[in-house]
Amino acid sequence: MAFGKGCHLHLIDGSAYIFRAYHALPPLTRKSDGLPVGAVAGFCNMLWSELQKDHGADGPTHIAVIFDKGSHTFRNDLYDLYKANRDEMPEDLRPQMPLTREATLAFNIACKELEGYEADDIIATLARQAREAGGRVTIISSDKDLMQLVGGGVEMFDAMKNRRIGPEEVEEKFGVRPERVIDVQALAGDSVDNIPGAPGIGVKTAALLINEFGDLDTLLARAEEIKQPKRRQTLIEKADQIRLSKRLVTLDQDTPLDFTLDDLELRDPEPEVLMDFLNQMEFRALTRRVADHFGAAPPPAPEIAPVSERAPEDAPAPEQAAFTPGDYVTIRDADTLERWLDQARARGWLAVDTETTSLDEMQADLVGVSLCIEPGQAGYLPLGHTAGGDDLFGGSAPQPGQMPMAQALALLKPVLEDPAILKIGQNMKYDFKIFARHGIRVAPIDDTMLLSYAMHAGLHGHGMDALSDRHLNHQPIPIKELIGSGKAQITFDKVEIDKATAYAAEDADVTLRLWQAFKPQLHRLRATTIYETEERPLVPVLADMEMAGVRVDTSVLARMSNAFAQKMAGLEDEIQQVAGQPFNVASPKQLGEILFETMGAEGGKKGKTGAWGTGADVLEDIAASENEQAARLAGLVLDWRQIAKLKSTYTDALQTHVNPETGRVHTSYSIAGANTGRLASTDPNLQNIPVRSDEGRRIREAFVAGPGMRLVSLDYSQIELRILAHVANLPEMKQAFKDGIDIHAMTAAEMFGVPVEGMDPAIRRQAKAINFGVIYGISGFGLARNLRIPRAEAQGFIDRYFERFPGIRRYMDETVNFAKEHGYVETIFGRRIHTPEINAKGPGAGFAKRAAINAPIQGAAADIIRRAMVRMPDAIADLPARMLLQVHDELIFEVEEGAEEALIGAARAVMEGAAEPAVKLSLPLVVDGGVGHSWAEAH
DNA sequence: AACTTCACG
DNA sequence: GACGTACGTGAAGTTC
Repeated sequence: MAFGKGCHLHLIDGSAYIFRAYHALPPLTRKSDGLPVGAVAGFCNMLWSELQKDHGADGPTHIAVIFDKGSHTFRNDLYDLYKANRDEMPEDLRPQMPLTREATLAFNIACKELEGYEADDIIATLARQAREAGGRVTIISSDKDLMQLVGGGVEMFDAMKNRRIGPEEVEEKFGVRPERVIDVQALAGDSVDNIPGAPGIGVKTAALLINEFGDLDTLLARAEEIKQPKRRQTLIEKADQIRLSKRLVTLDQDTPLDFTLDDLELRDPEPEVLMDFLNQMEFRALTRRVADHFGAAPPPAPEIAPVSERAPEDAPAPEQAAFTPGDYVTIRDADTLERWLDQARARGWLAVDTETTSLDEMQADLVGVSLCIEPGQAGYLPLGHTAGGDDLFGGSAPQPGQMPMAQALALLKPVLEDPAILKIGQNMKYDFKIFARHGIRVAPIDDTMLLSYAMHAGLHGHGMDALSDRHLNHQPIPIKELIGSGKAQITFDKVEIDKATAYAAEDADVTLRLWQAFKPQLHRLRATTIYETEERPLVPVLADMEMAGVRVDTSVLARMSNAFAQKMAGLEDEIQQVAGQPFNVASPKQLGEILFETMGAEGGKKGKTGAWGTGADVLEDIAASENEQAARLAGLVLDWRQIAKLKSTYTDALQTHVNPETGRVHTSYSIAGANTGRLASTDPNLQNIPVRSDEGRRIREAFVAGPGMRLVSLDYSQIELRILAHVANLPEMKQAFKDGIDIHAMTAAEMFGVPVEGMDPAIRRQAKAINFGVIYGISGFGLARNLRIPRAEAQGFIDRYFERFPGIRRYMDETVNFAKEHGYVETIFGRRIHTPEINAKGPGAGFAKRAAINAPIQGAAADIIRRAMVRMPDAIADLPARMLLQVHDELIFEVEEGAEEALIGAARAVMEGAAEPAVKLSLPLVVDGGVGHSWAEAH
């Protein structure tokens, strides 16, 4: 078919994709000979899913993958420093480049490159030709250098983010229409490609100038009219450099191609050729998928040496059988269930999953259990399915063909508690709690979510759907298909058993397959220790804490809510009066308009959505400003906001979270939520109960001990700074911690040469801000904003700090370099946190850098408290006490009156010694404690 | 569902 | 030498 109107050309930016795949994926080698093939694997997976994608009527009629060729292009002739600061290609990526060409051809897709031109130029030329022929173009890439091509039937698609990039998205990024993108790039330059641009001018300023003057030529011609003297001078003096930059960023739409659009027509792959190539690469899962697709038998796998002769890195990927929902069975009687359980006994493992009526494990009723022992062989045991229609009494009849719950649980119990049978689940804490409420303590367990977290924290989420899609290339039935969503959502017990079987059995099947894929990878990614000491054993510990819950006195909360409501009403009246009009005080949009437009407050800034920012820091500035009316309004709104927050998020909401059966609040901790190893608390979040303000702190008075009990709070003192002193080897700081000296005062003394005794509190406060700033990957800007001092002064503090504590600099540099080289950072306990954005260009790199600096410190603190929590139940087993809550560096216990000191002694010992024996810290960990009837007293 | 704001360590 | 800037979370309310 000749390319013309109605045709749709897909152009894949091959080189860019390979780099991203290389950095995003863990290193993978071919089993038989160790050839690095990770980027090739990512590339093939991408091509295959691209070809499988259902575009409807909008699919490609023509397709090509475009590569860079050689490193010398016409741009180097224009400017010899072009891309001069590019790093060498990584050692293990180099041999993969030719393989990706081979891969493209194996998929029967045109593969094009041209000496002396970049892939971008070829793409530009083809896009122009296609456009002129009346066709449409999708460029599969997220490279901003290609954005100049967007428009007139050409758009881009970011395959990683699954996001289409049209003229609006381009304008969002560059601030100008696609036609003017090159003008902005010419001015802003590009540090990654080493394009000089105009010094001191970034994208924002460039867009401003271009929008004002129309285009670059006009701007340069009329540069004298620019008001800002510095900018004007730059544009006049650097005009040549800017023109050169424009030539460098402008893509060549007339590259001499030795082929035409017609040659790029979409063709089906030749099954044998493709499978042969994939098989040679030893991509077994993908080979199998492709074979399934063509209904062909996969070629025999190449010979692989037996396990004993292989290096541990070369563990084989598990054999991947197709998903066959038809094979799932519904378990309706005791004999069938027994046969499944016998299989589990024979195997020594069993994947389990529970289906219930709610996401809240404390309220959920068990509806069914799914089991899986072999990939593809899964069963569903329905126990609590009811017929759709409710009867007069609100109950409903059970659906037929279900075993009695008690009988089924009696059969399951010995297997679920059998120490010789491993129970495998995804997010097992959930199922553990469901079974625990039926008198079954599931053990031992393995958890695919936690396996993924231990190996791949920072790379992606660890929910089952994401893992299945990533590792099995399989999309499980969405729960919404069964229970709907929104108001019409039904509970799982109302789902028809046949449908429930297809869904639930699949979940167990997916879990088992994930487990088989993950388990052998665990040790080669050096994640076994973390998984075995900090993730797996934490499941029952957290489950018990969550089930214990914490007593909350709702009458205290209700009183506070009432008082807050009155105060808010009064403030609202006053606010409307000052504003001179009624408006919604809770609307930042309306408030911003009144403050900055009606009242003319100064110093307002609009966010990316065009709304005025009205955060607390902005309002505080206005409240202290000369504009009396605005100052008064801002002050009132600050007061109102504080109370509104306390009321809606805490005093109101907490009351609704009290469980009617237990009279207590049961939070849920996510173990794999935070990348650094921290826990997160949800429904409700009990890790952000107010404490910093006096008014807020009173909410903690509502968290109380049961009758005859006390609350005990134990928290690590300055744990992150201690870890920093240890890992960055800061002798002065270590000594101060050993001597028990006030660390912030010591810092101030070191930096400003004043004695610790009689320290000015203001100076100490500044030193404290710097100490915290360091942990966050300090910057002059950030510190200046935090302390509200000029930026130069803040930078001076930082310079002096680095001078006094040279280990800090070293730590920061080494950590960032490590992240760049490996794609992850590590805590002293071996927890790996991936930093996929660390080598990205643009502002993301700054974020990634600071995150990389912070992660080993925050992560090590998280490791330490996890280790303490895992040991705690045994350490306090003989005491009438239990652990209730964790707040990052604090543990809260409930203990019988009289046993407080015994508990504090035992728990403190566990916490202070939690790093050992894995790590011997070069300074002590110190734990402070408190006791009281309420959390307010204990803290 | 995205954005803004604000509570915690 | 310029980018844009403190790290990690979850929840509530408004707006689209």
